[in-house]
Amino acid sequence: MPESHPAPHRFPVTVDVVALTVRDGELNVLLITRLIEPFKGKPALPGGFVLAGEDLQEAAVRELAEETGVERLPGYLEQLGSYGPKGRDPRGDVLTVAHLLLAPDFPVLAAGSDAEHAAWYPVTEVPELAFDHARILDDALERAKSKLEYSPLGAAFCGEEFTIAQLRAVYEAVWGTRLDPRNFHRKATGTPGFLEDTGRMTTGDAGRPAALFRLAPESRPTAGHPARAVLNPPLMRPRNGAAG
Amino acid sequence: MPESHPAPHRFPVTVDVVALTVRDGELNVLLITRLIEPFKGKPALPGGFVLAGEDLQEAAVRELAEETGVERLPGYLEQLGSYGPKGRDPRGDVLTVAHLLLAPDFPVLAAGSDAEHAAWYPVTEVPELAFDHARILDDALERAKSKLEYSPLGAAFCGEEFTIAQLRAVYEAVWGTRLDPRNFHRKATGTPGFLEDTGRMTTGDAGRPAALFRLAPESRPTAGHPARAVLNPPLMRPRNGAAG
DNA sequence: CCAAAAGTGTTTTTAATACACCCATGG
DNA sequence: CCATGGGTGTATTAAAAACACTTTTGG
Repeated sequence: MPESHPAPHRFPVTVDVVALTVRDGELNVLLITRLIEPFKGKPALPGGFVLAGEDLQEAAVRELAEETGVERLPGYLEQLGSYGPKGRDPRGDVLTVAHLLLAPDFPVLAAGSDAEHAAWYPVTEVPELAFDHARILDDALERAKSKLEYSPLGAAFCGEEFTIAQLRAVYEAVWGTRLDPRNFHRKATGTPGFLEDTGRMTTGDAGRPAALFRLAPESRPTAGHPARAVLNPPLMRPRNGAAG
Repeated sequence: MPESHPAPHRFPVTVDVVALTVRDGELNVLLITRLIEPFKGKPALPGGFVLAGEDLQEAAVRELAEETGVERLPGYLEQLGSYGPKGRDPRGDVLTVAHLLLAPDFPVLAAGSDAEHAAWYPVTEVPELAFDHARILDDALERAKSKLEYSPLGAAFCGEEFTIAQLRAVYEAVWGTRLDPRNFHRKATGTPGFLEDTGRMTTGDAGRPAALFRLAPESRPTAGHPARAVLNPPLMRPRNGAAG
């Protein structure tokens, strides 16, 4: 930190959120349609300016709540990285701090209230985005993929309680691969500190009922400690080619 | 990004750099001593305000150059994360974007020019730091450790050419463990896309001369693509306890 | 009774670890 | 010729991948 005797330059700062969920076996991202210039009418990541006195994460939660109509945000939120400030907003230099939300499928306000209209898009069918949001989304997807390997955060896509098959569907959707149900079952239930059996079972579905699990206490992210437990050995994602 | 009709609040933004190197088998961090308030006389991470028209990485490189007297920065620089803006600077809300530099041991300007006095400190002997820099340093160390597992960036601590033993010393210093020289040698040389034999050998040291390697082209970080290649399978760091 | 999905056991293959041993130099 | 570190080969152990099979529900 500096001595710079002249007053330092001050930047407008925004937060943007890449909210991901799994619906129908596909990874989806939450996008809004911009109601004003610049990029009016274009889809973009939800977000907005950080207010005086606000912290970054606070601002991210507030903006997401405003733009989806959801007050109590589900899932797991972490910082992704900062972009700019140079040349990413036609209005001038704006620094943005991107965030990543991994959440169970939650309903967004169908028609826009005062805010912009938000909706889920499969990540394979994302239209052209405003600002540098395409790049931010790319970075977020890569981050999400590696998060699943080394942390218990795959469960952030599920509700409180879930079956191993539901959890596996998350991994398959995020990684875009198929996983052997039997090996995945063993790996997930056999990793110490990952899952906890609720004792309860599903009912009503086709086939044999499945046991319901929840995240083990030591794997639940708590305020201050983003994602505490580490999956070791990792739940390896199948790699296609060689390194490089 | 927002519609907010009132003008958005503007924040001073700083960059801070956690510059790490390995000297005498120990991981070291570069610290400056503050010449002005706040925290005058206290050690801190090098950094300073982002100027109008500057990008984050540009600002980080400039500040580091100013405070160390080194114009052409060696090593690998990446963004670590953003902190604040609330309550981390007594002068008011300042957002800081922390960066991580992994570099070969380079000499810093001994006595302060106009700038603050910079010096290397073993990470095991870091004094109390200004601002929230202790937390930033902790995050940087954790990031550096995991970087070494999954990316070829261990070599960023070495010069252009290095021996396997030098590379191993880096891993041992960063991870704080001992590694079997023979298994490490096989793993490092056997990982496709990691190292490239220069054909040249060391000479003058005790013992048998060692082959000199450099990073393979596909593993060298390029502008825009921070760290391209992935080490797969990873160069595993020995874990002590179980997960959790 | 059949289909569908859950869950367990077993074999095969691969990679990590441990460690014996030889190689090439400086003193 | 011996100490020092570089480099290779090999046995042992652990884990990942592949897949046969049993269990428990709904129709």
